[in-house]
Parts: sequence; structure tokens; C-alpha cells
Amino acid sequence: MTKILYAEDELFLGKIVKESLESRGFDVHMEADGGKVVGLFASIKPDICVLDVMLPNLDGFAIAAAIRQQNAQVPILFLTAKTQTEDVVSGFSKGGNDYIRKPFSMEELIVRINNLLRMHGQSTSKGANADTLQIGQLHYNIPRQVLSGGAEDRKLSFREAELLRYLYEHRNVIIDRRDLLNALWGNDSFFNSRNLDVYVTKLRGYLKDDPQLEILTIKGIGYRFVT
Amino acid sequence: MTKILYAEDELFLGKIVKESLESRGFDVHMEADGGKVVGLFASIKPDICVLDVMLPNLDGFAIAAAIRQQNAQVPILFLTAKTQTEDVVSGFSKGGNDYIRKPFSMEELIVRINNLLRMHGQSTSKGANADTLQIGQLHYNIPRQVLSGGAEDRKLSFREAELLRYLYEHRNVIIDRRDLLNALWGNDSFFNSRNLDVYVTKLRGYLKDDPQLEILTIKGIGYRFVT
DNA sequence: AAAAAGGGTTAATTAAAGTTAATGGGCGGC
DNA sequence: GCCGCCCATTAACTTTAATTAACCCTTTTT
Repeated sequence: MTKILYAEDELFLGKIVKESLESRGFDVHMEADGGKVVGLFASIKPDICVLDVMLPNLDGFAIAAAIRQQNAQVPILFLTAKTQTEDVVSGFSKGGNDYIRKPFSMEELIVRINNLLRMHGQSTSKGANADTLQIGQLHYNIPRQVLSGGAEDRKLSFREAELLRYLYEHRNVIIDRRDLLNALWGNDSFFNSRNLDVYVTKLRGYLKDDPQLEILTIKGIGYRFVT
Repeated sequence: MTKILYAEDELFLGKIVKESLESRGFDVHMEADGGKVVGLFASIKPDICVLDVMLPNLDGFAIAAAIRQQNAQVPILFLTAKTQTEDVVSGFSKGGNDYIRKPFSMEELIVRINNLLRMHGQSTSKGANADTLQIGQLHYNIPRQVLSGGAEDRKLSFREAELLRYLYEHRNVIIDRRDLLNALWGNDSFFNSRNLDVYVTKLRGYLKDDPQLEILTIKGIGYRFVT
């Protein structure tokens, strides 16, 4: 049974997430006090850590750094509030493998947990790198937000990176425009909608290096990222 | 073939949704009595569950909880009335993966179903090699919506693509006009009816490249797509 | 054969998305 | 503290797709 160490101080949310993960067969250990998380890590030896960034006594980034002292391998997933998303790069430098913005859907959380577990399993056996995605013939380094394999390496901005991630995780199915807006901006107002168009244009430009990759428009509904 | 367990007590709506999903190649098992859904789950072992929240005898959330006892993986999609959306959080805690508010469009529903299926790593495609269809001497790439083999490759719009797919899947039999309208637009009102005429004209233009292909009009009834 | 119904075709309209450029806030360097 | 840069956002304008409308043609009905 997969053990999850889950650090969360919003108890109401925490309870829901915990039960939800348990109903999927995970063994969840929740802790609200940041100061106690590192000790808990040592005693339960979880397979993966899910850390809220904002915690009393010791924040998620500091916890991650301390955990990395003990264990360089265990996957770490950060939960960040919208206002903290810009700090994500700093989170990666502390040894995080991925992050997800609050509010998130359970579906998203589970996908990322499973991704990390799968990648981590591979990396111990095959030496694959959990930090990069293979997108068509391009490579995308998640923590560094660098897209390579085309004419030249390209450093993506935060929004570009988020969009690419979302598209990749939902590749080859129709993506509802509103889901995309909610995932990236937290709401689907008119202005954000025009914003999304701008970023889709930018990404299309970047993805031109691999003619196989295509962001199809499904007018009135959303997009499909064909790989 | 992807099996869907569909729990719905509004029979009129249910019939439309069922037929519409079937027209996309899903194998739909519908049940109106909440008390019977869990038993049905055990016997048919569906690939995905679509549960109305408001059901007689046992509500959708309780059904989900019971299903999770048997199976921690199968994706569950809730249908909620707008007055019930506050309960959605509770729905997730019972093991749901996603929800959609009534009223919804068929497109929305299909998008979410395919999305969940894909996220759970199952094939959303019907049949072995469903990526491209051979239509007469033309080739049609479904995910990319590209029709090739004629004078030039043509990128189809979403509506054009959906119509072509429906015609292909029902080739050489008489297609009821109303079924076609329901499959593409979700209803068969007067305006959509004229809309269909427009798209039939467009497709006839595209299919001219292969003189074998013909969309016959069966006046007062519908069409037959002869290949 | 006239009338009506059902479609076909093309054009006009409306709505959605694409593109490019201007604006302005935040941040690091100095 | 000021400058300059990056990038997210807003804005203005263009393009494309979907819908609606108008008018025409063909088949069926009476």
C-alpha cells in the first residue's frame, strides 16, 4: 500500500483530501504542524510527500529541504496558494518534484501523485529522469521550465509553463476551455479568456519545432493537444 | 468497447443521453433505480460510471461510496442539479473524480468522459486502429481532423469532423435526420435542422474528390452515406 | 398542376478565437 | 531610489467558424 505523508493545516480541506485519497487505496498520514512533519517523515518513511507550502512553524519549502537531507529520492509535491505560485521555482530548488495550485480538483491531485510515483519507480529501475517530459520529439524540463529539442532551448515563463503542463496532461482529448481557465487563472472571466488566447498563440509558436504537435481549436468548447 | 454505467431517473433525458453516447460507440447500461446500481456495477464491470446525484432509494454519492469499496480505480462522474453543487465537495470525498452540472450539453459530457478515461490510462478509441479511417479512397485522421487523399489535405472544423464521423459510423444505412441532429447538436430544433443542411453541403463539397462517395438524401427521413 | 413541405445553396451575421502591439507592475541590479 | 527588463495583462484589430437568414429547387401531396 502506497504511503502518503500529507502536510496540511486547513483541516476541513485536509479531511476531504485525506478521505478521498484513502478511498483510492492510499495510506494517508496527515499532519497540520509544520514543525512535526520532518519527524513524521523519519518514522513512517512514506512513498511520496504532499506538502502545503503555507504551514505553521515550518513552511513546506523548508520541510522539503530537511527531507532531502535524509532522502534524495522520495517524490515531493507542493500545494501552493494562488499568490504563492511564483515561488514555485524556489520550491524546486529546495528539492520538490512537482507542485499543484490551490484550489485543485481531486482528479488533478491524483494524476500528479500517480505520475510522480510512476516516474520515481522508473527512475530507480531504468534511470529515467522524473523532471522531464517527452512531448513529441521535444523535451520539457519541469523544474527549470525549459523546452528543448527544437531549434534552440527556450525558457518558458510561468504562464507558458503552466499551460504546457496542462495541455500535456490532457493530451489527445478535448480540453474544456473553462477547465483550462480555472486551472490556470482560477476563474473563467472574459479577460482571462482573451489571455488564454494569447498564451495559446505563444505556445503554438514554440511547438512549431515539432510539426507533429498541434493545438487544435474546438470552437465553442476548447482545444485538443494532438501529439 | 467502452462500457458506461449510467444511473439516471429522468427517463426522457436518459434516453437521449444513452442514444447519444451509443452513437459515439459507447456501450451504455442505464439504471433508474438507485438501489440497483451497485449490483449492476458488480455484474457488468463498467469502464466508467456516470451517476446522477438525485436518485430514488440510494443517491449518487452513496452509490459511489459503495462502488469504491469494490473498486478504487474506476472513474466516477457525477451529474448534479445546480442546487446541489455545494455538495460536490462531499461527492469528491466519496471517491468521485469529476462532476458536471445539469443541464449539460452532450459535448460537455463526452469531453469529460473521454478525459476521465484517458486519465485512467484506458483506450478511449473504439476498435483496434481507430486513428485513421479509410473512407472510399480518402483517409481521415480523426484526432487531427484532417481529410486527405484528395486534391489536397483539408483540415475540418469540429462540426464538419463530427458529421463525417457520424456518417462514416453509420455508412450504407439510412440515418434518421433527428438522430443526426441529436448526436451533433443535442436536439432537433428547427434552426439546427437548417444548420445540418449547411454542413451536409460542405461535406459533399469535400467528398467530391472521390466520386464513389455520396451522401444520399432520403427526403422526409434523413440520409444514407454510400461508400 | 398548384401548393406545400423538405432540403440545398449561398450569403450575411454573430460569436469565438487569433494575432500583434501597447501598457504597466514587480523585481533585480546598481 | 532609480533604471531597465521581463512578463502578465489589456487592448485593438483580424480571422475563422458557427449560426441564421434568404432565396431557390425538387419532391410529394392533393
